[in-house]
Amino acid sequence: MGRKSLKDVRQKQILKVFYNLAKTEGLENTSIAKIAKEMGVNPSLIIHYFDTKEDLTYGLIDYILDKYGLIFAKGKFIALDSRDSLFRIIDDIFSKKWNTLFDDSLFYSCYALTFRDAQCKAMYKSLLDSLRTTLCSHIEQCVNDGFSRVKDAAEVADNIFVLVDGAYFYLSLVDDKKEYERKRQRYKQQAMTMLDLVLVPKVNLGLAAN
Amino acid sequence: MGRKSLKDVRQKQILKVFYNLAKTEGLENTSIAKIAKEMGVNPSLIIHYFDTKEDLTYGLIDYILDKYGLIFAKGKFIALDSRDSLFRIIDDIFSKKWNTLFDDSLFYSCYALTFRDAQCKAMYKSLLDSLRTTLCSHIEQCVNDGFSRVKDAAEVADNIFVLVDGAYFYLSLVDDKKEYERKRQRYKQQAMTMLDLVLVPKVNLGLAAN
Amino acid sequence: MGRKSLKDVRQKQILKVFYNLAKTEGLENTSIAKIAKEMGVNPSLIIHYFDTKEDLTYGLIDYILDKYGLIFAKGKFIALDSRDSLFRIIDDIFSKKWNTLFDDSLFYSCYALTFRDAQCKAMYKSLLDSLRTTLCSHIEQCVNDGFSRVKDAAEVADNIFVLVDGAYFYLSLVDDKKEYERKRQRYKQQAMTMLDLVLVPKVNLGLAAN
Amino acid sequence: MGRKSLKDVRQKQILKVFYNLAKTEGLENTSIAKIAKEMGVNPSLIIHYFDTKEDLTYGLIDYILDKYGLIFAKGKFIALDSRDSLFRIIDDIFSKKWNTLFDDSLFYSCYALTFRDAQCKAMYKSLLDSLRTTLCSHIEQCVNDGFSRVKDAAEVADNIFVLVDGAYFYLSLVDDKKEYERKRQRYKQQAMTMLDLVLVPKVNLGLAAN
DNA sequence: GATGAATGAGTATTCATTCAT
DNA sequence: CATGAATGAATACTCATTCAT
Repeated sequence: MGRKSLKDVRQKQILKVFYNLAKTEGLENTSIAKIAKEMGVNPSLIIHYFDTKEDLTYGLIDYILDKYGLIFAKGKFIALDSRDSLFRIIDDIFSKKWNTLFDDSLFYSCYALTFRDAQCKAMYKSLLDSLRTTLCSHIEQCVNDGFSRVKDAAEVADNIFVLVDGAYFYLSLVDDKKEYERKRQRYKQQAMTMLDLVLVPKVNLGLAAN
Repeated sequence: MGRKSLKDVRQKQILKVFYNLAKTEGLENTSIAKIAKEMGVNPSLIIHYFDTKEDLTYGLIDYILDKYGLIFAKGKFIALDSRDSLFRIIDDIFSKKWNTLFDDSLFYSCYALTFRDAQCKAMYKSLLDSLRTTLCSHIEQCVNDGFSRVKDAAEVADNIFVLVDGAYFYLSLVDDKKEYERKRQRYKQQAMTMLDLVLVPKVNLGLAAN
Repeated sequence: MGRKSLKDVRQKQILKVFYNLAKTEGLENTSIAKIAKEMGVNPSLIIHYFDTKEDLTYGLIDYILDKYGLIFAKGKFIALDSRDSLFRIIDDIFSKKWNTLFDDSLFYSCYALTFRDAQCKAMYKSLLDSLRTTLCSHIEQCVNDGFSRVKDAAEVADNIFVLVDGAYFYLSLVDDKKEYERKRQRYKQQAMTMLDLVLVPKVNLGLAAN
Repeated sequence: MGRKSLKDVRQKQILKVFYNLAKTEGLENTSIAKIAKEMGVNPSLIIHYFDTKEDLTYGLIDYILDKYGLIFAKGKFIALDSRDSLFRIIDDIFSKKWNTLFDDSLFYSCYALTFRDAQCKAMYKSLLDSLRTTLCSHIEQCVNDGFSRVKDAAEVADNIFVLVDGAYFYLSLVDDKKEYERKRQRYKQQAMTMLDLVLVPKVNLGLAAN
């Protein structure tokens, strides 16, 4: 009874536009009116779907963190053994793809919000923790399968993400492409070292090579 | 160099108020009007000293980065040998003091600006590079003095700051005090390990103990 | 005469919620959306039952004036002789009950509308006239029964309501409870005097005593 | 130092426009934007002079109550003896002039606010009390001069204003000019009666005749 | 009978800024 | 040096209302 709800669909549409605008113009410069204009729609419609600007922002954070979490997307590791999965993960994390898939600018803008917004903080913490635990279980699997000699998988996972976060924090400032590339490779190599992998002669997929 | 003009004094006053307001209310919520009100002064006066809001923001970034750079403040290491200086640095970097001295919230808010503002980016890059090179020369001194076996001082300095940045990025989200403390200590320990110090029996000042 | 349609029931529900909201938040601050929210219902539904906001407001005025008119509610005077009826009326008019039964705030808010809305004005005029004529006939009955020596009943009725309206207009502003009570009693006494009652020894119900 | 303040002048200008708009369109329908448009000025300028809409409304109430209080304007009674002054007052109160000088519609609209706004209530109470006490002292003067036999001047003053308020409350609803006029005269006559004046043969100014 | 989509005009208020004094 | 006048565009959000389902 009543009209069919478009809520889910519309909300995603709105968030997508919000995301794209904020990516280019900055989070703070992206107003409800601008989103509406971009959509060719009335501003009140956006309020209709997200009661307040705050809600809209939470929606965006969800949207961003979802993207961020895609490194461990299901189905990615089908048909890969535990070692190749780990290769793949390290590969993805340090690839340019990941860096363009989601937007660093927005990621840090929202991150800055965590200092004043408990809910936002919780969302970020939750994601970062989840990334660590997922990586941890991948490492543990490798240890079980005899591919890695790591003793404290949790600690290594944590260290790797500290490395990743610290690395990108600095890399984002590097304009020189060669310097960027050199550093990226170095950080990636450090991550590999941390995994303390056993060299078993095996045809690998070459994933960790680039 | 003569006495400071009123302009310099006033500008610093304004930046200080700007900084304090932005710290508690957020960078985006801190307007010229609010700063003026807090100072009991007319908004036009602020524009009088900083032609535009943009200039004011650059001023703030300077102000923030200056604070950030205080880890290597001159005079800090007088009467310390190279090893104790290094201890002191690691100590300071991983101390709570540093974390309260300057404000993480603002630091990241401005960092987010770097993605859209080249000048801002350059300022950040310059600071981060300077931190690395300064640490690097401290390490080199230690190597020269036989306190450290580090081979590539520059790389180690870089690694340490990657660790620091990555560590605080995550720690800022940790509310649990014990967890925070445990992690902080671990990251600090890792930094120490990276320095590959030679154990020379010597009365140290206990600085690195806490 | 047959069962009430859902329309009537729904309309009354809506008006009741409207009334209650407007009582606490003010007539101007009470929107269709707020009423709907309070009812847990869709705003369109309210427009479905009252075509426009204007109609809804007329409905509210009806609702309010109905309450106001309850002083002369049928059945109230059953088993009372004409004098006791009059006592009862004066009693009720100057009682706190009446003042809490319906809401002065809303009454005046809507009254203010009368200056720009002819229909609204007509509704108020009609009520106030009806109150006067009803009181008038009660007085006439008293005169006929020898309880009152009033000559021009209509004029006295008018005077009494002028007194009532003027009295409450001022009393509404009085916060001090004692002052309020004292004045209320005095105004009531004046109304009694206006009725020029004949003192016939008779057991009265004490209604006019408080 | 600084620019000459126009605050007082501008505020009055704004209030005048506010008053005139509200008179014709209703208090609730008069927005800051409309006032600004009418003045050919930017809405923010109005906020510049009155920080909030609330302040603006308080300003309006002041403006209205000031007008209302003009019945006892200084200088009005120069060269009049106490009895003629009293005549003059009664005359003015019940004249059409007074009723057109200030606007009943707005007066009641703001009065309705008193129920939800303590400050507004206080302002109204203060005015009404002041009217009563001023009339009271006029009456006392008459008593001292032998023109009136009134015993409790304060009570009479109160009664007269209750009569005035109640009268106009009802008269505002009366469209028929003749009925209006007849009632007005009657109420005025009642007020005169309340003053219990001594008939001293004296050339009066004929003020109380119309 | 009721919901939800959508609109368009409206609200008060804030913003950075310019200019006159 | 500093104030205050004034602007114009922008902000998030609310409003009553229409229409499709």
